[in-house]
Amino acid sequence: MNSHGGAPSRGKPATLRQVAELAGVSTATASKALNGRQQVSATTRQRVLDAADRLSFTPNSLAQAMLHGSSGTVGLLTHDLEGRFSIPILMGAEDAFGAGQTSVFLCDSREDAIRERHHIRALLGRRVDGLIVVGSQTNPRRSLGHDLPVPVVYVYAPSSDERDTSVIADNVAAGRLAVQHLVGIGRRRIAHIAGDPTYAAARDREAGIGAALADAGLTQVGPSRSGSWSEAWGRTGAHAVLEAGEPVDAIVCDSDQIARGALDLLRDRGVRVPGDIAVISFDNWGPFATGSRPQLTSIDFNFQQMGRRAAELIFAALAGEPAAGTQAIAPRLVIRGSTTVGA
Amino acid sequence: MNSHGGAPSRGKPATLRQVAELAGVSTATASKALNGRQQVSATTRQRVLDAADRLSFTPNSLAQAMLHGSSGTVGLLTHDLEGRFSIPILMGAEDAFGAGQTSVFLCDSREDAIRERHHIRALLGRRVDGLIVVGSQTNPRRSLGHDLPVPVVYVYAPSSDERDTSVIADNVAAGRLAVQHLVGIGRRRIAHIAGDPTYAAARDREAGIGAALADAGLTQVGPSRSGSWSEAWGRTGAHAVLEAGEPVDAIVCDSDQIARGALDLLRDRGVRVPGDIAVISFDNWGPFATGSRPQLTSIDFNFQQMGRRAAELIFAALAGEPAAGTQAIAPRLVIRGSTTVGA
DNA sequence: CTGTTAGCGCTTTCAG
DNA sequence: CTGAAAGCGCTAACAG
Repeated sequence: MNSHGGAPSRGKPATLRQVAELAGVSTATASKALNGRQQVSATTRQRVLDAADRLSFTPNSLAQAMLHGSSGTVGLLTHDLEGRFSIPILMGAEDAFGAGQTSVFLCDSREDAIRERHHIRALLGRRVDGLIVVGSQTNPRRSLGHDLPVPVVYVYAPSSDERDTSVIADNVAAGRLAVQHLVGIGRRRIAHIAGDPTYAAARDREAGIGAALADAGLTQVGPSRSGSWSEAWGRTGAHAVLEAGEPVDAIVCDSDQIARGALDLLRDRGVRVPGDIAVISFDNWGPFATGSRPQLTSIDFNFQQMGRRAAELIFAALAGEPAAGTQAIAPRLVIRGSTTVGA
Repeated sequence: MNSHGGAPSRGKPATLRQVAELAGVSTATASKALNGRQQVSATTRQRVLDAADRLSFTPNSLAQAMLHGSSGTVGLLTHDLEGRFSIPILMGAEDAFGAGQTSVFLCDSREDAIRERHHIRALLGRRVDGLIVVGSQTNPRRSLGHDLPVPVVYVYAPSSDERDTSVIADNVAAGRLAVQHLVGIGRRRIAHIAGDPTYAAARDREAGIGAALADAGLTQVGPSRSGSWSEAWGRTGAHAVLEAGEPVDAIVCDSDQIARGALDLLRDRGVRVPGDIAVISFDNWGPFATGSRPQLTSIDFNFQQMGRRAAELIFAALAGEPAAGTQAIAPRLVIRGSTTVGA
């Protein structure tokens, strides 16, 4: 359509042979010249480089992969791109790989086992060097099995099979961290609005909260109130906490969204945050955590780091150092206005 | 590490030759059998299929690609995976491709031109059949040029070069749609809290709003108030609208986040929504739009459809039917409680 | 119906 | 220092 100059706008890209011909050498020499091998004279090398440049030569990685035996490619299998978990994880992985020579194939299986199989076949056909499987829940997921020809790392949702390699968020530590912060700023009467109790995340956070309270010699105010992960539940839960009548000076919410709902209700009731009640939550989901008034102190699970770690584990396995078992990534406290006036 | 049975846990995957040997035929016959060619006897075919199965044979797409000349692969270049725009677009594209035999390479250039070049080189090296470039702003972006050997489609952020192919959101239509809905439910005194005025999105929406108001014989209440895309600005903007003193019965907010802020302030002031003032916004960002009280009526830009369209355009270009120019995808009204009591 | 041959683009011995 | 030849895994002619 719009051909001009030396660079071909369409049509097949230049091949090494064409470069070699233009430079007046053999393909072998051209290859050496382009790959920085020492067995080429300076002038020849320059001639080859010029030719390559003139033809906008880009080596065909497919051909290289066939020889070398590995494609420099990794498959990323996710279940919900919508989710705020998958994306940072994906970024971390892409980052860790992208620095090197590895490219990432993205596949979304939409929670569908059939589609998942289909994608895995396609990825193996493309001879990916490894597979990263990202779940959207913390609940363990079915293993892909051990007969795959490439290393597999499960992220966020661990594999239910201990022999697999998994990277997860440390929800217990997160629960502890939240309570420790509240205790650190002098709160003693701490309530908990939990998420959906069918999620391991909710149960683990509860365990962490309980442990940290015990460490501090405190007792939780009221039971952990379970619901869903929504703002609406945050309102309902906060309402229940206030209605219970027991004095409270802090609330741990299982997600930023729940905290938003709680904040909402507390303001309606004229409760000051953090003056009367401090609020802390989990996820540190940017727009939610920073859009509220006051902004939310939140526990960040370092998803991006989880993605990076997954990439590293793939590399390690490729290098012959597999690391079976589950690794937990430490969470991080991000302090904002819902727990401290200064911040 | 954990080898057993017939399927190799590691080591090179089985090749066609191995399958052929196991089945006692030539590679050519094996190839025909596996690819459903008619020139093979039923018994032979079955023998080959069995052998392939026993070796968990997966054809090497790289080799196939080298022959066929195309890799069945597309590059997706994005600038912000965080963004709520890129993800649905990406899903739409992955969907449209995934149905067929195409896999998607994901690359995030982090707004960095160097990194972008690097990624493009890598993708071209892998012989992608096409490139989809997703921007995070509606503002036009620099073209990648016309000397690339594969078709390129720009999404969300169009190319500044008219000769390129772009798919964008129709912000003018969105502005109209918002006003038409408000007028349809009987509102006459409409104000506008705009986003960041350096964004084409904000300017286009304003144009659409103005046009629809004119069509209805109405005049906007007060100026379009420009700010940022945040909840904080939504509060400030709503405050300004109320302070201006002119009666208002509806506010168009340039994003769901702005609308959340506005809702927040209106409630503080005892203004009922939608009773006293209806609120409508753009983006229809799930958790934000449905988490508020009342839920937000919002204009959805059909990002997923944009992604699909981009994929289709790549296919079309590959089939020799390029479509230069910019295509706008029609937005869609999603009605919720912030404009109607019934919904 | 089946097998032989050639070759996709590249790298790597191994001679010259 | 350079080139000829072999081969990665697969498919598409062509013979047989």
